[in-house]
Amino acid sequence: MEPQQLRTFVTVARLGSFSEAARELGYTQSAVSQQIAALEADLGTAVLHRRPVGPTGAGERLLEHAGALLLRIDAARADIARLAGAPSARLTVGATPLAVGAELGRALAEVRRAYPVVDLTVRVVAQDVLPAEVATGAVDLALVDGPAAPSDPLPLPDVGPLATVAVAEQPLVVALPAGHPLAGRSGLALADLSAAHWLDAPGLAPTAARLSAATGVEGYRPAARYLGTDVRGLLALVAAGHGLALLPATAPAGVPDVAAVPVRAPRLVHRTELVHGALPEGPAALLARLLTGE
Amino acid sequence: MEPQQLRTFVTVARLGSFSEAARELGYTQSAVSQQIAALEADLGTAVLHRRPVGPTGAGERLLEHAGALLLRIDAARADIARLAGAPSARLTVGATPLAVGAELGRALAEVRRAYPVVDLTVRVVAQDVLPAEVATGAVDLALVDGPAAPSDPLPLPDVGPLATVAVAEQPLVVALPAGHPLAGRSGLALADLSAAHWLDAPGLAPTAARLSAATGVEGYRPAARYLGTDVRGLLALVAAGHGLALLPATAPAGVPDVAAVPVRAPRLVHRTELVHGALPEGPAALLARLLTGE
DNA sequence: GATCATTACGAGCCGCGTAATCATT
DNA sequence: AATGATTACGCGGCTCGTAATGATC
Repeated sequence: MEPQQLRTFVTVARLGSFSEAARELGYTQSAVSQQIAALEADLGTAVLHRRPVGPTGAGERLLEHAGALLLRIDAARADIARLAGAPSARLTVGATPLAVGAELGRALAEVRRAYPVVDLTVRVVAQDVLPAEVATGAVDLALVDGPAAPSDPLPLPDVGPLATVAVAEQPLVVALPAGHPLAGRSGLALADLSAAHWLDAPGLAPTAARLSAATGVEGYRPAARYLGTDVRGLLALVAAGHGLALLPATAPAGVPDVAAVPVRAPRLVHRTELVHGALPEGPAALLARLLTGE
Repeated sequence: MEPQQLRTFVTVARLGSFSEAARELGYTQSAVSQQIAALEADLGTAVLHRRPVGPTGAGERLLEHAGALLLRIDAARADIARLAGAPSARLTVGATPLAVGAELGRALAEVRRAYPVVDLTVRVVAQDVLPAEVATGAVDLALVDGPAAPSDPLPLPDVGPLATVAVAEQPLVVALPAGHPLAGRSGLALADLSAAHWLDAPGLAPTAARLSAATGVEGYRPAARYLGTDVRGLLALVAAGHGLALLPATAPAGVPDVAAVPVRAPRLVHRTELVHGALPEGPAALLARLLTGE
């Protein structure tokens, strides 16, 4: 089970074709066919069926393992490179849309003051891939957020030895249209809203599935899905009555036609964590210190 | 970065010797030396220093990745083999010491009734390695337990696509000597005991570190460590006043000289989860159904 | 019959073992 | 001096590409 074979396997599975995988990987058809044959001989089972080309049952399973494995290999490479390489004058910060706020802005300004020539990039992506981005070195550090029990760490995928530090916790609120019967409340229990329509915005806040896991309450089936990463768009849908959204208190603050009611039960907060690997002294380490308060 | 190189690397690091690693792996010294050289050339850094032989900084880091990587490779192999192989008449159940109880006994009796000739083994090991045992097929399924917020999943290491189902939740109690001032209480808050002496029993209940993470409260520094896996031994130490222990309610029930007071705050329960991979029809699948109540 | 996967075969490379060399205690 | 890691070198096997074959739509 060589990494190269796995890489070829996932490519074939993704593209559904030996030939196209060969093209993408710079092999001949023949080489791809032989790699898959060797992999199957090694495992003693077919992992792909042909015509049409697709993963078998065992192949589906192998895909999950292979993805994690290849990611981890990249992560290990990046980790070592970080330790051995010269301190770079590049700083790439990963963050979820909701994690980009005033604190990060201020901290980055300070970094700029200390390292005037640093090549600064902020990369906004969804929560679930951020740990992988940190592990593989695509970003130096990342701000990840999501709902969690107070003082509970966020459940992040395990892609390597990463440090996570809490940097902020703010109340979690339900965003609802201004005219909603509950809009005037000073607080509410999520259980009261089990029959409500929810907007699922996987690019912004954790998906309903993860929320259910965090709260232990079933039944947050979303009425609609919002695939953007802009909070204002989501809040416009909320205002229009398409459904409710669970957000950190700062997100809907001051938006017209949207009311925000703190969640009282279950006890949840919106937590922001800093995720990073080894940080050699430089702008990245400074930013980490600034964000965590030394 | 071939898996073989990593396996050789971790062996050398563990044994602190190229020659001994060669003996253990069935290579010559030379081959081991060349594999390490190739690995270091690939990574562009030394991962071992020689005389004495030991991991460098980058090597330490690589060790963490390599361990997870090799484990996952074994897990993938075992996973595939399970799917492809013939249904076995062997059933190996993994469990933590505290998870072996009446329910498991009854369920196993029923399995025996349905499969009279099954080769049945119960393997009791510490929590933290159980998921790996399941992933690599050392056990077919496992009962893992530990403290958690109500309805919260246990934080288990991610070693592959494993299914986890809650099978039981019981109150968490503080075990304290009968004469202890708090022994008569009907409930207490852990915060009240922050200054107490704790017994850390990593083989039985999660370590203090994990408990701190679960509760968000710092300062559960253990006064003593108990390395056995027998609850009665631990409770004897509690009775003798060496410290307190956090256990599920059933563990200290009826033990003389030990009082058990339920934990009221933070809201924690002792949760037992069934962990398993793909379960082809057979005794393992039956046991899983019995434990989860269909 | 065209597309695409498999098989046959030869060439090059890689990784191992043997054996000699070098370094450290 | 002896133990143990590295280097030199040749052999065997593995994997690739080319090319022919086979299968499926």
